Amino acid sequence: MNKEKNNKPSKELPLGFVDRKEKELLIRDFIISKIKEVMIKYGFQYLETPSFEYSDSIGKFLPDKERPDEGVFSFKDENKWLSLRYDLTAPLARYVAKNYLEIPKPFKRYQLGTVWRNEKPGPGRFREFLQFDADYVGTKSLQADAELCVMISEILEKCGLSKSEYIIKISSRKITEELFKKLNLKDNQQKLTALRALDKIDRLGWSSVKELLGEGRKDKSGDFTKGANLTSQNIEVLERELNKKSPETQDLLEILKIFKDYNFDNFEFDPSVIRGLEYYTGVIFEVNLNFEVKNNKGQAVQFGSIGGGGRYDNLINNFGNYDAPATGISIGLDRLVYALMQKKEFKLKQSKPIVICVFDKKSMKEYIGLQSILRKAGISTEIYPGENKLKKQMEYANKIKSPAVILYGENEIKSGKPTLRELRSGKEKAIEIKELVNEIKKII
RNA sequence: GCAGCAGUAGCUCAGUUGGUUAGAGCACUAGUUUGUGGAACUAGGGGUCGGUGGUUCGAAUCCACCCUGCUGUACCA
Repeated sequence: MNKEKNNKPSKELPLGFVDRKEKELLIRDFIISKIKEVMIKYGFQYLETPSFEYSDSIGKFLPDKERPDEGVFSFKDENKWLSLRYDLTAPLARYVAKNYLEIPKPFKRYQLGTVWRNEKPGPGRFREFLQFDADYVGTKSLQADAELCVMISEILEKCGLSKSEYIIKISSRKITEELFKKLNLKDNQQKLTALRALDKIDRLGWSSVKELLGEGRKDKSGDFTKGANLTSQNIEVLERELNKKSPETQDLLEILKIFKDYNFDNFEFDPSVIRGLEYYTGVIFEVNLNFEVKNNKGQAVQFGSIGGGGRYDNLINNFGNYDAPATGISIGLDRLVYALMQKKEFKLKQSKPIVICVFDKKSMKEYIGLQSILRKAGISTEIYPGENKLKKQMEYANKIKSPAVILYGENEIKSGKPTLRELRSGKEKAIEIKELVNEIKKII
């Protein structure tokens, strides 16, 4: 505010962008370490692609408007549009097409990376976030799809979730595909609207979804959404068919069998799982958390899934004639962290530094001596940055949650025994330098 | 994008039917005789009351438009 008047730069962040603090980052690092561990065990290759791609390489539609399709951040560079990637699947497809002759087939890769979406943010949902993707390219075998599900649940459990706290929901695009054929729906737009409506069963329930399949629906705020305009008979058929409790399509029957061989049972067949993306062609899955997530005001909030994926046998073909059926999964890491932070107490070693107080600049040599002894022992240590009163130095140590300060003033230097003051209890005692490391290890 | 609600210090808010130099708590800074934090006490900094225009002798308070945030909804290739 008043930017022009006082001419100061804004300290506000752009909508949907956030500063991430240490606690969150440590949990994220922990999750990433688990992911890598599991990925190596499952034999996936690690890949990184750039943040920017040519807009036409990562979108199905070429940007022919003033700006490339809404939803991405783009700019024009020497007459070519560049976009920040909005997911990791599109860059993978581009990568496979570009390196088709060299890569092994099938090609298994995993990737961690920031993606950007120019959309409205929500709780735990930002415009810049970290995604984890694992994909199998070049095989139609449903064993690949099954393994992705098994693998993702292993990761979640390694992150501390129990079986009852998450579930993999599974379905297939073939179900709706066959249904639409049966109902003789031809209009692509109508089919798409219907799919999107069906995708909301979880959140809105059947009665609202039926409105969306028909003429439309008015939401709580009074806003009206146009529907797919299906006939009421067709809506009835959809509801009946999609309420079936057991799968009938070939692919699902097969993957269920594979799950059994894996001894994997933390999944649930749910024909209402649709997933918005158009490019899916077969089995689809979604990772859902079974506990309530709250926003920073403590209100429970619609959180949705933390990730999902499925089979996309035609996507890579967009780049040319490649025989590259594929299946993949992606997890929104920041969303997972957001949820996990509420659910779990993480005992993360934050190892805040021991602070060596500065009494007199002239004794800097002694301070540095102590500091290097401690650092050599692997103990996080710092000499108080500055020359303030002791009181200020103590306040500083307290603020950064240092476990202890070392007082090494005139008296201590004379006796050769620094005073170690533990900050939690306030206890302090004089300690021989050679005992210092051991004493400190007791309290951190 | 659409809809509902909201916008007063860094944070959480109070501010009576429009009336003089706009308040509190927390946080922050300095101090309480200077080698000691998390408690207490004292003092202090910080807001043109989201913006612009209007009504009025007078507006944080009323009106219009805009901006921003929250929630829902849509979109999310």
